[in-house]
Formats: sequence, C-alpha cells, structure tokens
Amino acid sequence: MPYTYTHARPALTVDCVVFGLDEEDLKVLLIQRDLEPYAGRWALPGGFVHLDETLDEAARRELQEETGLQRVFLEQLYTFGDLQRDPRERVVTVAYYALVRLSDHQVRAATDARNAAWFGIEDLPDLAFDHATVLDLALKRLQAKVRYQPIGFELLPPKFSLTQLQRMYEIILERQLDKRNFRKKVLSLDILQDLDEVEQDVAHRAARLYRFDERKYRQQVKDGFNFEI
Amino acid sequence: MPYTYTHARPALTVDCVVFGLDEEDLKVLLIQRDLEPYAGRWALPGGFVHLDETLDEAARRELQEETGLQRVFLEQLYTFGDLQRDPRERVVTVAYYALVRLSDHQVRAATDARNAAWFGIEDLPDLAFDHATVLDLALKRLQAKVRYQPIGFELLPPKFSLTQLQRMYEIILERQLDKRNFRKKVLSLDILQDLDEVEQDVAHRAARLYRFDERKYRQQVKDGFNFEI
DNA sequence: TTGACATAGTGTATCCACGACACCATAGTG
DNA sequence: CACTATGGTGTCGTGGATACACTATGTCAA
Repeated sequence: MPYTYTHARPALTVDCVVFGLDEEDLKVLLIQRDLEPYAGRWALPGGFVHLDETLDEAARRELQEETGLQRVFLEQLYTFGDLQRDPRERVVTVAYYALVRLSDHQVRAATDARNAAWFGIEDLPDLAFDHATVLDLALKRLQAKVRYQPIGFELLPPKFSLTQLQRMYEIILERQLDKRNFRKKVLSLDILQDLDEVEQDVAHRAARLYRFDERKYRQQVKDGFNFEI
Repeated sequence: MPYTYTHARPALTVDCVVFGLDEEDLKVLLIQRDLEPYAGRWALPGGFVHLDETLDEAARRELQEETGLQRVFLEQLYTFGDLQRDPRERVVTVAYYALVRLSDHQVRAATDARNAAWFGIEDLPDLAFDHATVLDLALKRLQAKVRYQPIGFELLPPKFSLTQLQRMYEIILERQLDKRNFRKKVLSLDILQDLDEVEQDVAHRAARLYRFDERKYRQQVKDGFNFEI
C-alpha cells in the first residue's frame, strides 16, 4: 500500500545505544545485520518510526523486538541527519541511549534471527552507517551525565555495595577514585538507603548493601541541592 | 510532482528558538503565522527539511528566510515527536536554539510577509503547536549550558564591559551575582582580552572594555581546565 | 568651580569541599 | 588458627566560594 506526498520526505528511524556493565567493563549491545547495506556488519539496534507511535515508543519497540529488552532507562541523545549516512536514501535517525542491568537481561536472539551480542567499549567491531559516531557521542553523554545525575544506578542491581558503586563510576569515567573520599562523598549526599544486609557467599568480609532511594533524591532535588560526583 | 513510498512517513521539520539580549531581559524571536492551523498565532521560526540539506543547514536556511538572521550560534536542542503536536498530520520536529547579538541584527520582515518580533521571556504570547514546551526546554538548556561553556558571549557585542558580562549572566540565570566575586572569578579564568579601551559617551566613569579570547579559551580547554560560572 | 550623581573598580576574612594518604576489621578457606 | 581478600574508617592541608563596603573617576548642572 503506497503512500504519496507532494514533497519528498526523508525516512525517519530511531537507533539505540544500549549500555550494560559487568565486573570489568562497560558494554554495548549490538546486532549483526543480515541485509544490505552493510550485511554482516554490526550495528546499533533500531528501525523505522511508525506513524502511530512517539519517538520514545519507537525506540522501546525496536529495543524489544531486536533484543528482548524491556523497561530500561531510555533517553534521547541526538538526531543525526547527514546526507550520506545511509547509502540507499536520505535517512534521519533519532538516537537514544539506554542503561540496563546486565544481570537482569538475557540477550535474546532477535525475532528475525539476527545475532545480538555485548561488546566491551574498548573492543568494538567496525560499525555500519555512522553508528561509530553515534556511539561515541552516547559515551561522552553518559560520562558527563553520570556525574550530575544519579542515572548510574540503572546499571547496578537494586542492592549493591559501595565498592560496586565506586567501580561503576571508575569504569564509566575511566579513572580511579579514592575509596575513602568516594564513600564520604556518596554517603553525605544522603540518597542511599542502608539495607542492614550484607553480601552473601563471598570469600572474605561481606560488604554492606545499599539501595538508591529515589524518594530521598527527589526531595533533595526539590530542596535545591545538586548531585555531583 | 508527487513522491511515493511503500511505508507512511512523518513530515520532518526544524524549529528554532532564537535568544537575544537587551539591557533588561532575555528575548525570543517569534513569527506570526498567516496560515492555518494557528493562523495569527505566534510560533517559532521553522519549516520543512529538504532532502538536499542536513538538519543544521535546514535550521540556518529557515532562520535566514523567515527572519533574515545569518551566521548565528546554533545548536541542536531536542527532537519532538508526539503524535498530536500538529493537528494536520504527523510531524516530527528537530528543535534548535540560537544565540544572537540583538544590536547586530535588524529583524527583517520575513520574505512571505509574516510578522517577526522579539518578546521578553517573561512576557510571551500563546504559542502555536507545542512551541511553548520547546521554548521552555531551550531556556533550561541555555541556563544550564551558559554555566559551563562560554556561549553567553554570543549574546554580547564583541567589546563589552565586565558589568555588561555580569548583567548577561544575571539575566539568564535569573539571580543576582556579587560584583567583586564575579570579577575575580571571570578574570581568573584568563579567557578575556583586556582591550585597553573604555566605554564612550556615558554619563559617569567609563568602564574598561574586554573581548572574549577564543584562542586562550581553546588552549585552556586543551590543558584540561574547565569553565564554570 | 564645585558639588552632586552614577557607575567603576578593588581586598579581606571565613568556611567548606576536595584530595591525599594508611591501617585495622571481618569473614572465609585450607 | 593462620592466611588471604576485601570492607571500612579519620585527619590534615589547601584552594575556591562566599559575604561584605568603601574609594575612584567621569559627567552634568547650578
């Protein structure tokens, strides 16, 4: 069923940079293309925006369809509209980035049997289209944003130790932090709930567990404080 | 000449929030619509993206066509894609914000005779579409960004006094700053060039004039310092 | 010429956040 | 019970942020 317009229109897509975190490094979820152009190459999950869905909805749908991910933190990144970014025709893409708990989410084979896999941020394959540029910007945004908004918690399990929290920041920011100063700082923000629980099944002294306290955080924001790591 | 596609496509536009500054307040440039929908209502300048231009180019072209503005600071803001934001059909818009020196730019009547005018940020008319939302986000972005990047200079004449500079920050941030602390801070950043000139034709002691030194700034950034007001 | 005015321009003292830095505590394992 | 691995804790010095008030300089009008 063809659609006709009086003026030419670019195609509109969404693409998602999905970040996950394991013990050692920051990972990105990629899918392997099975169609031309760039068949066989790895690319960001994404696809066309439908007329009956918002941009955010389109991003979530594509994520669900191509990777099985649901209910993740998702935020618009930037819109890319260079003329030659797709060799077939003019395609404008609204890029998003997402943060997920790696442990929660089994990466499912995509519905259309395309391969999906996590890649370490330091160990990426050649990407299709301008996706290397998109990914680069997403990483910069994540590094900037994690410092002044508590979005990093989206990468951790609901219960975490201060060491895990610190490691998360160290991995994202790509630099070492001082343990004592970090703990002092993060506890003084008063946005963590001490769960009075400790890690289980570890071969050394067990760490206390905490939870991010959304309520406290919102209250703090209202009172005009600002988060800063 | 009609264009046909196998799948329905949203229309794609750009819209610009143009900020200017006078002695007392922050202004926004609006144009009055002469066509339905929202005929007679004020709106952000903008229009359809052509196939042979990038998004940035589209934004600059529309700005030029509708307001006569050229060579302004322009940066992408956010992409709005709600289903009902245009009553005619699905329209996705890539919003930009721009900073201009009010004194430099005569607001020209637009080519198609639509009216264009500056409005104080505290004194806006009802806007067409979701443009109030767009404007709101642009203002928030400006307030945030002006604190950690020296973009505010785009709103001032090339030569300015420290008082003018301070007033600019006060107007944008909507709070008073201490004169001595402000001067200490801004001079310590070492990104201003003292012009060894003073204001002319003022009915009181004339202030020294300065210029933003792009070179010094770039050097500082390279050396890993960070701007912060 | 002089006094009133309007704005420019300047320094100090206090406080707090940040960074640097090293050792004891605790739980599990063999 | 000793060894190992990680958890958890406090102090001191420094630099940047804030609060705060008076003198300097030029114009204008009486």
